[in-house]
Amino acid sequence: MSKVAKFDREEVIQKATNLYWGKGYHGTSMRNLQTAIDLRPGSIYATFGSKDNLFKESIQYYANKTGEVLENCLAETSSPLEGLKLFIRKLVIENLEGKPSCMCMIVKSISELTDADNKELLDEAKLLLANVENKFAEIITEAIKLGEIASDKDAKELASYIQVQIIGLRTYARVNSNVETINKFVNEIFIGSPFH
Amino acid sequence: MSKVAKFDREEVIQKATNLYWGKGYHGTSMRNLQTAIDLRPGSIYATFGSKDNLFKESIQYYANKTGEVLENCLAETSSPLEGLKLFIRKLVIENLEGKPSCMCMIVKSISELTDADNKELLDEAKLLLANVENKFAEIITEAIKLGEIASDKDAKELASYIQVQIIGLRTYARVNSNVETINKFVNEIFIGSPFH
DNA sequence: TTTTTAATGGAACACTCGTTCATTATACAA
DNA sequence: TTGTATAATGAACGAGTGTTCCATTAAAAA
Repeated sequence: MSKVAKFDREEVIQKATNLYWGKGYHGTSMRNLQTAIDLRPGSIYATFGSKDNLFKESIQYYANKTGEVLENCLAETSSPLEGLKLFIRKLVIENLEGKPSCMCMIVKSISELTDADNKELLDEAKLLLANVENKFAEIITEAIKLGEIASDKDAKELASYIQVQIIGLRTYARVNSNVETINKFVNEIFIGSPFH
Repeated sequence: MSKVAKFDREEVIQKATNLYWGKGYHGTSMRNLQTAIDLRPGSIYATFGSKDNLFKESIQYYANKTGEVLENCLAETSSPLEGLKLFIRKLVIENLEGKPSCMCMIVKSISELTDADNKELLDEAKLLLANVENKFAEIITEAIKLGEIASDKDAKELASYIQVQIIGLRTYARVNSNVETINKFVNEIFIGSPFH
């Protein structure tokens, strides 16, 4: 038999994800990636096929990792609502610094990509964001069952409301990353508007 | 004397703005622009200097036009609050289709550009967004004076809250452009959360 | 130890990028 | 009508793009 790849596939995807997340799809060149992940074109193309496919795997990796964070938050408390609140706090506050961007990579991609030029990648990003929203809806449905949220509320509507708030806050954080302001808005998500 | 420029400068900037707005800074090439505005490189560079400067003039043009829309909304009613509501409805609902993007060009730019690669353009975009927020704060201050909003509210905080909502909604609209959903969220901006 | 097979390195490709510049066209002043 | 100043043209430049190719390398199987 033959030689086996000496690099760690996940580690490579992780580094690619960090680059794409920070610089965007168009802002990241294959040479940027080659340097960041320390692989020559031959290896990258043998493993991932194309810039587009590497981006696709990266954004999927990002979505998986974010999903894991959400699962961990839910596991930390027995309350779905508290788990969800914890998740939002983690996303919005803890991502303010240190990460490639305080914005969500999926949202950045949906903002940057177009149907005309990158339909497949855009559709993938939209799908991943819809998955998150569905997960939110499940959690909220559970919270309604447990009486944590009034039973006349619509889980799907609240889920999309949460999405709007997270998207808005994480994007706004790029301009004003004042922790007190952001924290205040996070707290108000659940005590304001459609929840009461 | 000499030959005089035969193209309309504003018309050219308008076309450039539409292209940049839709495809983003990195997604728009000078060749794209040359075709869209029907000018050869020589003329473009003689008039605007560089891709970066044309982008800068474009985003400023976009901000000016948006400012005019806001002024018109305020002029339509004697109530600052109603004027502001009208503006948000216009931005979020009427931009759902037909425009280069349902998203705000300034927000798209802040999302796409980085300090490392395009600091000057990013700073310009941040400044323009801050200007909008200041204008919101002025309007809300006026609304408080007129008793349209409770006098214990902080105008600056409400202004940034409005920003978060508009950013969130216009971005979310790229994934779910259902008019009823969006419209519901727009209405809830003022009846929910920090306003009550 | 030899054979086999795939991973690796990195030069090179065709193309596109932002930009420049010598040339040509045009409108006005003299 | 001619001279002059400036706008418009478009070929061309060097650098950078995503990608291909293949000789070389290395490790597992025979």
